[in-house]
Amino acid sequence: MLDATRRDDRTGQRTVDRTARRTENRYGNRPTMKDVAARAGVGLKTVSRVVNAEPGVTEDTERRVQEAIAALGFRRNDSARVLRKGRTASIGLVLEDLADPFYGPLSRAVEEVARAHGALLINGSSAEDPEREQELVLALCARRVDGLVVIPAGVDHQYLEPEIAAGVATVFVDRPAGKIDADVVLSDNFGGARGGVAHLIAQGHRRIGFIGDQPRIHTAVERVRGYRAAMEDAGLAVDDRWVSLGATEPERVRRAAEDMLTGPDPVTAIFSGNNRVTVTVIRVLAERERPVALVGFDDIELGDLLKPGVTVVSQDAAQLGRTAADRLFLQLDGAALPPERIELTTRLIQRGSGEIPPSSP
Amino acid sequence: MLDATRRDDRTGQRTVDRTARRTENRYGNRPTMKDVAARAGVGLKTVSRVVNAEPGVTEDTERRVQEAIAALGFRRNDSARVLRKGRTASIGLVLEDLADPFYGPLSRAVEEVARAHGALLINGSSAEDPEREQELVLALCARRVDGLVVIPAGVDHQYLEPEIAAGVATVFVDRPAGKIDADVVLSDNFGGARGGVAHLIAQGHRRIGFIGDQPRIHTAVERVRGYRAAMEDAGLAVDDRWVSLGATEPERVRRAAEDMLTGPDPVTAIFSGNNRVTVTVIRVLAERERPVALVGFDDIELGDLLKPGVTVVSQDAAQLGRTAADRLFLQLDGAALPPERIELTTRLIQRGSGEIPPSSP
DNA sequence: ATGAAAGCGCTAACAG
DNA sequence: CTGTTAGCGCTTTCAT
Repeated sequence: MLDATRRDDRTGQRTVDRTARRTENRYGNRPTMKDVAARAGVGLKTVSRVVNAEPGVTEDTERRVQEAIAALGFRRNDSARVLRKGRTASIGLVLEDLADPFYGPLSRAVEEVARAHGALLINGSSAEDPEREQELVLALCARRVDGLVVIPAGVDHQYLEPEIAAGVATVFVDRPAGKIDADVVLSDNFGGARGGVAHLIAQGHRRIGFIGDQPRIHTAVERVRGYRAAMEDAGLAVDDRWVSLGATEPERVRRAAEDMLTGPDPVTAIFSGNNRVTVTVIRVLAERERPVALVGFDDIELGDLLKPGVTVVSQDAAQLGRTAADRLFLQLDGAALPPERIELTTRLIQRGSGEIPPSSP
Repeated sequence: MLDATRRDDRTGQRTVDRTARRTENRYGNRPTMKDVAARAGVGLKTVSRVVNAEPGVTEDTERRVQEAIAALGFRRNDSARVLRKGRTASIGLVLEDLADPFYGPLSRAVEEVARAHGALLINGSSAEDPEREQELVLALCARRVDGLVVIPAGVDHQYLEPEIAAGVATVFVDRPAGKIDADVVLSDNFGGARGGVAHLIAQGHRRIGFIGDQPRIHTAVERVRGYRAAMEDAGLAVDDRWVSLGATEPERVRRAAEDMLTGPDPVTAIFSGNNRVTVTVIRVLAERERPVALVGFDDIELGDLLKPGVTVVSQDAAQLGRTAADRLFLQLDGAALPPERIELTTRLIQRGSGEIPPSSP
């Protein structure tokens, strides 16, 4: 790498212009503070003072140093700085998949908080794989991020204990951590689902289906629990064929929906457990003649423009991220807070699909 | 920070259990290779060998070192490693806004390529602010990322010249760089827009509006150019009132759409310049009685389920990211490639809204 | 106001 | 197979 540049340096020995001469080192031949100091005719520490805007440098010296910096194209090496200072001014965010419209806004919100605290955000996708989650988290710890926001894929986070003990601030979001005591910021998944299902019951539905994510995911479990609670509150029995938990792949969701919509005692309404599921269920229902009611967990874009509009239990992804990040920096700012569980409320948004009355089979 | 832990260390002097004793240092008191070496009764370099899975260590020694590592909760400090090795095994991605559904998949695609190369991805949002873009890029350079994928917000990237000369691999995506010669991966914005507008013309439309992003954004300019080319190809004049470039805020887009839909010579079709614009235009059209045709640049989720379905010129965000990242690692793997411009084709997807015939005013 | 020396934790280069 | 030494580029400490 960079051979071309090096060759230039060697051939045209006096090309002090674009590729100013300098000692050979790694990083593709970058000037260091030492180089700047030599060029400006000052001590190393003086350069450091200028670069970090520390006091105690005459205007004249400062100017000479700045000139040398510009001429050489110097840029401070933060790796060295971090090694000395012990703080990286960066935090990590491990989530499931940045391509999911739920996580984009969450990540952006965390980034904004980090930015306000002068920190950079490094985020990684676990792809819902516990091993990959751990791998990512530990890689971030090796880079000595100051703090960590984690949307857990796995259920056991004991591997984080030494890191937390060593001072890595940690907050879990969206799902609680497993086997470890730590801050966690959640939506009220149970209450939200319960309310959504109760809404369907209030419309007169008695046979209601639930299609959700895999049962090893906390939110899926909480939401199905909310569904069962609402049914029980209303004195309604739940047929096993009405409940389906599993991967959110369109094929599986489609099959699950079609199964509960046919045969004896078909459901007249469906509660879908997250945005991915909702999208597929909408497609299935659009193909059918008899109207079926639908309430989905998570809002979806353009949900208001479909016919009928999609009634949803909405959670605020950005607020989730913001709250977690705020909490993280509270920890980083030295507050010795006992681990806390923060729960954000959800909101039922009626748009039509959830207000469809039951139709006789 | 970490006072609690420290106090534990000092009080219970022999708590060799969870918080094993060790020398005081920064990073919230983390053990170093030296500590591990001392505990295992071996030399520092042997620990390094074990940690990096280098050959030349007996099974027995390795076991002892591993035990010490586990007992102390040692984790290699990558800052020090980077300082020594000169490579950070990380790349940076600067984009506009991670919360935009266009950039999520792009970022995820870059991440996957990085991961395949053993690198971590750090991404930052410029919020379409040139200053913030530069700030972010330079922060990433200070952290010595090996490479940079940039979706430019600004139009002048000369500030990157010293960095690139110093060996930071760089690829621009979605928009070309300004005043600097570098790799760039683009969609065929001109051709895509031209094709989309030609499609509307083929349906019989003669008065077609264009609503796009701000004219300082390259893609916006290219797409409006494509629009004008298609109109000219068909020998159609373009009324100034039919073309609107500006912020993608719903309010502005709504006003623009309503303006060109009313008054004398109202448009019978609209070409919307990106996903944000499309969403708002859909809302405006949904409120109107007379059907108006619509083709949008960028695909949008659930666009097929709306009535009518939304006809779009689709570009593949993930493919854009993948191509750019591949190119970046090609550079990093030492290929001395001359800067190239790679253009990806777009695809017209007919779903109904673009096939609406013109209606008489 | 300025600088020299020490050292952060690690790896490269060389001994043994 | 194993250990010792030097030094990556910076900040800290302490002289001057």
